[in-house]
Amino acid sequence: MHSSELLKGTLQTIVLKLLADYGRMYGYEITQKVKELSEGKILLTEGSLYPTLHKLEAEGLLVTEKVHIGKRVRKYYALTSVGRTSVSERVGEFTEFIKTMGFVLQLRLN
Amino acid sequence: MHSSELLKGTLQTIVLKLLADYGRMYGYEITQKVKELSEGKILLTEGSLYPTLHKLEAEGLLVTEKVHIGKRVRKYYALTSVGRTSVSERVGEFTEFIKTMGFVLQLRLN
DNA sequence: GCAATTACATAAGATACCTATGTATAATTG
DNA sequence: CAATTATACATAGGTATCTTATGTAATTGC
Repeated sequence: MHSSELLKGTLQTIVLKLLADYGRMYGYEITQKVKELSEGKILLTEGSLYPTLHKLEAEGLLVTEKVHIGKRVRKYYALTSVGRTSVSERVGEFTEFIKTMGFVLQLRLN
Repeated sequence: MHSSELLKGTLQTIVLKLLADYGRMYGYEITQKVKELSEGKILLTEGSLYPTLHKLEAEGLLVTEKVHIGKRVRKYYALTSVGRTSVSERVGEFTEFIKTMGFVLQLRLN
């Protein structure tokens, strides 16, 4: 399990990139996909994920679609065109950041 | 200039690693070294650096030594043995984190 | 039928930054 | 030589983002 402090500022990027890679997803599905891809090292909590989804939607990066599964309502999220544009920005920003950190910490990244 | 949000959780690691690599340093010197190594992309603010140094000292990872330069007092920080141990832990943790993020974001890190 | 899982949501608290402010000496430049 | 910039420390207050805790409810597996 990673120190959650490091995760700060990366959650939005993770969500946006997953939606770019896998198309529309719902909240719980995102937590499971992140857990799978990170081999259990990143466990998103509902208390951080749902507010983040709501925020990205309010900012116009995501749109929702409610789907009825039996008696339950599932909320799917998908990228808007604005959202699609910002994915590469965010991912690029993060890539630059770890490159810079590589210099500062003198890491051999391979 | 990097989004400061990404920096969160890395400041202690940066400070500890610099002290491991360059021996004793004082606060202002650390800001300049980080600026240099990051090619101006990471600019530490005093409001974050000094409290961080004080905290690491309080936790026993750093020790201080006051040096008089003319009429000014310069405060040098150096790693304790506990501090030295935690450097590799922190750096290892960060390295693991970016590896994991590489999987999640499907980055080609090279 | 009971527990675990799926699935959403939000309020309250912790943490780690940044901005702003304050003090003061030293160096540079016009 | 006066004014600006750089050096050098420090802290209070504000903000953002996360975690923990709590709540509700349907579905699945044993």
